[in-house]
Amino acid sequence: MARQGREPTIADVAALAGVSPTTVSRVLNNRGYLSQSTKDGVAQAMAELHYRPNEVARALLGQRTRTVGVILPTVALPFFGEVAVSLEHALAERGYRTLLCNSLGRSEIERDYLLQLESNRVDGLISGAHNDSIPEYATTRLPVVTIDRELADHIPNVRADNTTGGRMATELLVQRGCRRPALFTSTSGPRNLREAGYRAVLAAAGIEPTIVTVAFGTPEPERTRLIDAALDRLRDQIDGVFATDDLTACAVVDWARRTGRKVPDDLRVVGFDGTNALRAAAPWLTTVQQPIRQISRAAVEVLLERIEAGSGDDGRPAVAPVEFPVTLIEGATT
Amino acid sequence: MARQGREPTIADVAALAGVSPTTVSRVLNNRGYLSQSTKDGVAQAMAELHYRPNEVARALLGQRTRTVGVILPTVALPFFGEVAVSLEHALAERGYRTLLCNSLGRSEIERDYLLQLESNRVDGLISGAHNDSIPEYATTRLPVVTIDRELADHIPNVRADNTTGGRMATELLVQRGCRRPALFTSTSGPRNLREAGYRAVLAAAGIEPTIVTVAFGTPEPERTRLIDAALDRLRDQIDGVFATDDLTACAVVDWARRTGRKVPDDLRVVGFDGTNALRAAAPWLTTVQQPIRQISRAAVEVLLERIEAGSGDDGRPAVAPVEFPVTLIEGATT
DNA sequence: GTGAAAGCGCTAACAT
DNA sequence: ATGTTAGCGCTTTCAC
Repeated sequence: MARQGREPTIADVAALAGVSPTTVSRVLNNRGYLSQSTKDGVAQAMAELHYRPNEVARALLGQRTRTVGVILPTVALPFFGEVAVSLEHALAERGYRTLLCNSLGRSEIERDYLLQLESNRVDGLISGAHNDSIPEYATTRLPVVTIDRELADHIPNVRADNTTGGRMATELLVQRGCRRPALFTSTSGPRNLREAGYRAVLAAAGIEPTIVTVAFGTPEPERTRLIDAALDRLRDQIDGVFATDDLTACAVVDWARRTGRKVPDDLRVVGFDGTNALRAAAPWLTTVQQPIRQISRAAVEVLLERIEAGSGDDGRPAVAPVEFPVTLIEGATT
Repeated sequence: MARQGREPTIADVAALAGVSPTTVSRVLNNRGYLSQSTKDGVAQAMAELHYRPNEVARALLGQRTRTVGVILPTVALPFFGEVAVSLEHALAERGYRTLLCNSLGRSEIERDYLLQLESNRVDGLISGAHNDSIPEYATTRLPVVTIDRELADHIPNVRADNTTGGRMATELLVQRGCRRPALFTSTSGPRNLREAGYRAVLAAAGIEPTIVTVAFGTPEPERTRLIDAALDRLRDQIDGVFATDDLTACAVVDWARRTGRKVPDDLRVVGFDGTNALRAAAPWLTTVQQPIRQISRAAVEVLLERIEAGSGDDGRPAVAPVEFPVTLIEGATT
């Protein structure tokens, strides 16, 4: 009746098989010379006890947890949901577990998660958070890779070719006859490369930009309200919209529907992201599709390379961002 | 120059503060009697070294990891994405971390994840996987709670009131004049409670059911093709569709658009789930909204209760499912 | 009020 | 081909 509930340890297996714990460990890791009979006996004892090696003990000894922290704004948004799935699979394939953190685009939350992940001794960190950076990233000893976010010169960043994406979307609108295409985005500024693409095309065409921002993470009834208000205000001054995410593009199309405008005749709309969920929900939407799978796999590759290299202080040299090409998918809104 | 790269341990802090490791541990856990000067000195040493307690060591000693495994088909689908976020937050609030596993609705993958989670000594498991059950759930010593999935009598299940949801959707279609509403779902059978609601309403109205199934996890081009084919085949025999998820409902609406049918006049459509993402992408869709937040919080409550009770073998008594009410959101498709 | 010693489950080094 | 010993970082007795 002893050790009720307790998980069996290597010692229990050893006792049952009549060998030493070391031998069991050897069987487990397939290391050194073992006689077939020993292997069999140990394997049988393991099966009998339903033994599962304790990864916590292994992690303590080995100084690595084979666990990676993933910080994203929220996997409730299809884009980040797909990123999370791709990351998790790429990591699992390489034997790593995924600790998921949803920061909701709030710096304080991200900070707490970062500290916790350090305490949990994750081997590395992939961050796709969408808020201002936090100072802790400068001092962390963890290997970090970001997705679509420049954190610091020495932190690798993997992303879609946003500039070209912004260009393609805007060019399409202009080609289709738009004389005043507006940009709807979350944060406007020099670091917004989709905006840079938009501005470049408009500058070449001699058109004034019209930019509307709706802060990332604005809760839902409010978010639609802001989009509607901007459209009501600009209704006679714009004839097209490039939205830097598909959800916003859909909100624009719905505003047109509710106010009796025809898309694309009265208003042309292009979105961004092209997730499977949105392709299914709104197959009619013209959008710029990000290669999420490629981005995620590359992020994992780069991170594991750094982890397995020991992430040694290489003087923290600057690294260039890795960009992957986007795809324009033309639907019925242009 | 020693211990370059190594994380500082409690011993390093102790040495710097000129006390014993035990004392540092006491400060850390705020246990026993400490003089204020000792506390301050230790706190300062910790800050100086940027010390973070090693949760791996704590877990090994304490026999609990404060980590919960979450198995879902894929957080790329908005419903499961929202579930994941709600679960993760509810868990974080109670001091638990979330190990995310996306099973893609495949039993073998789910099995592998379950074994891994056992090895990682998670304290419990929340499963919302959407495939046949696997035998390992019968033998696991882990506390388990499921979301929208009956695994076994003794495993608690939390879910939306699917039967009523199915009823509400079908009743609405009938009220609006549908004489032959079809059901589009992933797995038909007695365990599909949304289908049960649909059948109950049709039986009362003396209408024959029309059921189309598209297997969960069918990859995208194929999925749309199957839906289109079914609709082409049934086009003259049905005048409404209740789809048990919003993405399928959108595919139905898009088929109508492409084939020149008017929704709702020629075809009425009701979906299911009502996630924020789909409310944003398709605000015009009539749907039955699941209370995801409530479901997730309840699942976490039930799980932590079991974890903190020690999950002792209480003879594994049967537990009734916990159900939360759904909300009908009428849009422009009915 | 503080410290020394033992041990959580595992594996690497060093025997034999 | 297998066993013994020590220790990963922490907390928990038990001393003083």
